[in-house]
Amino acid sequence: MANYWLMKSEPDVFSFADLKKRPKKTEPWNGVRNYQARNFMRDDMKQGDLILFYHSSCEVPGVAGVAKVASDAYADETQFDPKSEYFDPKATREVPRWFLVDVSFERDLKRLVPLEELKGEPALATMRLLQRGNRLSILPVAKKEFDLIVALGS
DNA sequence: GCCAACGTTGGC
DNA sequence: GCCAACGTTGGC
Repeated sequence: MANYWLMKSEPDVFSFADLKKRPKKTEPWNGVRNYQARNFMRDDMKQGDLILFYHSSCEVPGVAGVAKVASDAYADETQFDPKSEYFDPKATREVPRWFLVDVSFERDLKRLVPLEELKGEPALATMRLLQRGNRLSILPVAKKEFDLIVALGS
């Protein structure tokens, strides 16, 4: 049973276009330092799960494209690197604290689907992304929600 | 740049 | 184990 996800990224840091430009169109989703988001990657994601790639903290926040889970979960290397902004002194190689999956390009949308537009869709009113106070950078998405958003952008 | 929401930290 | 202080997220 495939799952569907939404993953947020600041396009100034790493955009959907950046993912597509990667040689293998794949990127390790490093830097997640929130336990709930980590647990989704470590425990619930399966290779092939589809992802709404969401642009946050930018001029027009919204869903920029479709990606997919391209690996099983493994330890995030940046937690071991003292020079990384994501370094975690409490993590060890024996007992890593942070995990990630690889994310790869799946397909383009014809246009970005803005947050503003998602808010106007009655069928999406219960989406976790749209609940007040939501800050999680990785969220599960219902298949119905996923299909509707992709249809809006297609 | 502001601020609401909320997760994390650390003193007790 | 409580909870105040603090830091971060992310829309506006």
